[in-house]
Amino acid sequence: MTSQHSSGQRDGLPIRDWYAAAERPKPIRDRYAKLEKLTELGVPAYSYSFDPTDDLTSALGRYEDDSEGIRVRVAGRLESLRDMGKSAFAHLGDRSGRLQVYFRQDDLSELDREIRKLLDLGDWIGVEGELFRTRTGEVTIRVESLELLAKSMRPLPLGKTEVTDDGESVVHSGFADVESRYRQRYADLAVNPEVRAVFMTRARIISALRAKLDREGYLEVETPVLQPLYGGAFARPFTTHHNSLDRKLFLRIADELYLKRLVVGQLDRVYEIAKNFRNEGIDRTHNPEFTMLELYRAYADYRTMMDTAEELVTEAALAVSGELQVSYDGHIVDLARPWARIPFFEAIENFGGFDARSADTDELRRRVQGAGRSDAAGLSRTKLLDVIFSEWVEPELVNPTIVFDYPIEMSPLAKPKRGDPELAERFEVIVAGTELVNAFSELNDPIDQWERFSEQVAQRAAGDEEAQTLDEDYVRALEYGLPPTGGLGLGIDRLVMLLTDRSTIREVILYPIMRDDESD
RNA sequence: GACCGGGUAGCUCAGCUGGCAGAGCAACGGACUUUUAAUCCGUAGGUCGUGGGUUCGAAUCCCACCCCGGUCACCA
Repeated sequence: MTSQHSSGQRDGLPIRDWYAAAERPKPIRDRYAKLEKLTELGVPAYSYSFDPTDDLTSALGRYEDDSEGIRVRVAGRLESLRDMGKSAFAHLGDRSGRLQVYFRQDDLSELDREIRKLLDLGDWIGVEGELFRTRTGEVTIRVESLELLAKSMRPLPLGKTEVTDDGESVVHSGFADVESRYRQRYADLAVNPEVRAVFMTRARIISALRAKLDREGYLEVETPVLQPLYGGAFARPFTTHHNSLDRKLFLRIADELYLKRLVVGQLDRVYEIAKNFRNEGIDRTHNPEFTMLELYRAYADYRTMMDTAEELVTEAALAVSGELQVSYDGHIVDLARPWARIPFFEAIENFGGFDARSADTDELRRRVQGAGRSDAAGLSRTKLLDVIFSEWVEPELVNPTIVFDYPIEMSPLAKPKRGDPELAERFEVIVAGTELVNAFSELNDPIDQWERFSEQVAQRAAGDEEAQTLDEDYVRALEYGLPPTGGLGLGIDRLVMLLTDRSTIREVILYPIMRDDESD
């Protein structure tokens, strides 16, 4: 949408004429006419402040039966209006909920009557009056004074809310178009209370995790988003450029390497809740920018991290609903501890029915090809195992399952397993078919780390764009000495999806990425 | 990236065997001082995603493109 807006103009018109122009939808022209009328009356359409005594839900809660005369002063957005001439009922809405207000002509000043007639759905108003219960039983404010806080110049796509006999709210002809909802999230939030609820839950989850980690003595830190080298995960990065340094920079794909440097520096328990950026495809479980919790704890290994993972997720679930049984995508997921724990190769044996560890690469390839993957010929043993795991095992795991002891080639930042150096002390938590947590005993041997980085560099040279780069400064940090450390990454967006029963990541990200809107 | 579905009034949608572009809600005018999907009477509202083509005539058929969703592929 490109508009001409030089020197106070909009589409070549003085801005006031723009609102009144015939091309505007009628509701916008009407609202502008009301705005002018308000101005004539000397009523400011955009006020500066208001002091409510309560939010709408707590105002409602102050009413007790037979308790007439409770006076409240509240503010909110006009969500419905039933005008009966000399009186009118309306609902105000805010973050907490909605509350009915009753305008009675005889209760209002002459000016307030005029203002009331000029109200539109979507306007922000403040009212003051006493609570009472209507004939039909709804607690309502009898408005005695009215203040316009902000005029709405554009009709919100408000539906009509029907409250059925069993107390359910049904919205008729609401705002459902997915594309418009994401592009105009403000309208989505304004009109769909269940969308607001998702993001309030998201905030509760994050603060529960933060509170838990703070209690456990973890220090919250911030590490760079702009990095000269990227690392800590397998992914392609976004690149950018710093002008005055004249230097290429990457947006982080993970904060892992920076956090572990802090443990070297004796900040022995650290965490960060951070946006990561990965230059990859977009689908139901992937947004190019997403939020991840990473934490590192000195003297711990992956066994401790398994407990930590269980604690964090159950803590978050309890903060949301007080329950550990959550319904997700049509089935019940039981988050109660302890979670099932199963070694990686045993999981493949259980669900795939063969011993992948002793199978040679050709056999793995045959099996992957047999499952209809045409690209199997070009895949390395590591990638084949990855495919086998995600095709045969992940979809089967509904309740949280700790899958541990991954092949070491898949885990260049994890310590070799004690007594079995072909495996790494690494685990993932799979819930409802998707990966939620990734954790390991952190590799702290600088010599081993250098060799693992070197292998990654070789793979990169062989064409693997997602292989990691050799971060010499990180190895130097390890040379100073990283204590034995357990680390864990938890995908916040996916956790929110799980706990709010949303099947796409876009429903839990306020502003998911969209293509340019060139459809008009 | 491939295939499928979708884009029509401010919102939710119908119209798609080519023949004057429709409904409900919202809006506007009127009636109604305890309504609640308020009700009743009346009015107005559209580059049918964009561009091209076929046709006497295209929302409808054909081609290209844009955007959204789904499935698959890619990707932790």
